[in-house]
Amino acid sequence: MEVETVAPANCAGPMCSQCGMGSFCLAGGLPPCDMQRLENIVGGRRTLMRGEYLFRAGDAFASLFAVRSGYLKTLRHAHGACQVTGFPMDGELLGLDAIADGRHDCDAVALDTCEICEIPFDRLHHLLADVPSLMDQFHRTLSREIQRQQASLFLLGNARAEQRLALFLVGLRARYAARGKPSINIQLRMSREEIGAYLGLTMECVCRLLARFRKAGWITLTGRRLTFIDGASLAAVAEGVCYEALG
Amino acid sequence: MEVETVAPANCAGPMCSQCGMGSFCLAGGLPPCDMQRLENIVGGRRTLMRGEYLFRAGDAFASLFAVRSGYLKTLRHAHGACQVTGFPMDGELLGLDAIADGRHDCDAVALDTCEICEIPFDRLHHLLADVPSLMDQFHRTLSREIQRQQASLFLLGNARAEQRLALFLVGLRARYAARGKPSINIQLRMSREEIGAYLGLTMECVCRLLARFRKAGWITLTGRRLTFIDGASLAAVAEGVCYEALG
DNA sequence: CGAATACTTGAAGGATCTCAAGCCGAGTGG
DNA sequence: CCACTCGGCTTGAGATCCTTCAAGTATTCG
Repeated sequence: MEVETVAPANCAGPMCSQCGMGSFCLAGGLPPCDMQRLENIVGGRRTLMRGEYLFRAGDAFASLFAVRSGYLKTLRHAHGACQVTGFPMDGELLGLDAIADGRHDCDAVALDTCEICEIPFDRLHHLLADVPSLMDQFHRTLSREIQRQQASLFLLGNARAEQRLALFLVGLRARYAARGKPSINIQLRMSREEIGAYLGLTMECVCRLLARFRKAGWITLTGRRLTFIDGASLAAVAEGVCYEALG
Repeated sequence: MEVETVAPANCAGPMCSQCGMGSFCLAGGLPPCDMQRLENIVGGRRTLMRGEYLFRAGDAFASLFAVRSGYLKTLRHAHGACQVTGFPMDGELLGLDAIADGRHDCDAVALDTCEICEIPFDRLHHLLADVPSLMDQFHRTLSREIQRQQASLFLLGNARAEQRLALFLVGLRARYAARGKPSINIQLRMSREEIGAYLGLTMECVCRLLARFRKAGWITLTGRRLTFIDGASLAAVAEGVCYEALG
């Protein structure tokens, strides 16, 4: 296990500039000249197979990781339980929580085959002082991560189970759409149990609610193949309108 | 309302260097020369009275704010509900979530008289590129904020009510202790309702649990005067040991 | 002192969890 | 090709935790 395949090589030229992740990743909004400088420091590309760890809580922190393709989950363990903190996908940056004290404090696991760009933090760090546009983008990324987690806090603190699940589905769809992927029909990469661990619910509860959404005719779901039928009703539940109110 | 008292003036000399918040605030770990440069850009000091807003969700973002003294709460509204996301105190930085899109997305309200240092972000931003030690500290601060919220995510997603409250109390005590304040005996600044809104519980539930902790002889609490008697038992519950197991 | 607000406690109900059993689909070996 | 197995998924029934609603007490503030 823990195979570490470095991609065809660090073929400096066609990387960030051709990645297409632009607006999501660190490269977002950079003028070409700055983009070039970022490309120069990006380390090897790594391929992870389903189930492999990108890093584990406690590992020394040396690099940030950008997801180029594929799907992962991040987990936090404590007191015998485990909280899924996110399902990173294309263009998202992992490891931001490790900057503070030089150790990762969550696990990152591939849910599927992933291509990951490694960004050595010491190099990035030097570059930030030189490239204002990159520093801006880096700060926006950190700030956005804080926002994202505040939204999750709200979800776990205030929403009932059906609202949590609706928010999850609506959010997932939005993330696919924002990347220009087909978003009506989605292949879920995570198990019901992982969804539950993300939403603070049991697997059984997730199942029952999915069944409910299915019976209401809002989605179809066979195995992990999800199709959105009535996005409006789902969005209404996500906004807090009670299920019964929609018939 | 919204009185904005600028302190005696921006008496450049004795600010960050004499603040005592050093290790918590942005000034933490800076060599004296860099500290001086930070001091130069820190804007006025502002005094907030209990109930006043430092900023509200939707306000344009121009400055970060450092708490010099006093206690606040930060709130996030959505879908008719409200989630307390934190209770900032001395040395903590507010507004980090607003960097991404130039607007605050939570409210910050004083729970008590507060002294706040305003740090204009554009100035800070320029300084970061010049002062590596400051940039480091800034990134650590952002990263730590992410960590803090991940801990809250865990709490809301996995802990039972009694564990949540125990974690809250233990954490509060630790924050006082870390600042060298007396931590056995604490004057709470927040209502039971606010504690509930932070922990994802109702006020009634918080009351009942506090009564339980009191009856178990772990704390005393009259009004908002809290005293820790048996920190070990409380810590055990915070770690997930069930209440009954402790007698 | 009176009013308003914060807090406390009880009882009943509901949402979610736990435990348990059965189902389905994918992969395997005969 | 079929039977088998295994993990993931589904559904049911009962228990539990927490909420809701309600009443009452303490505290603060004018």
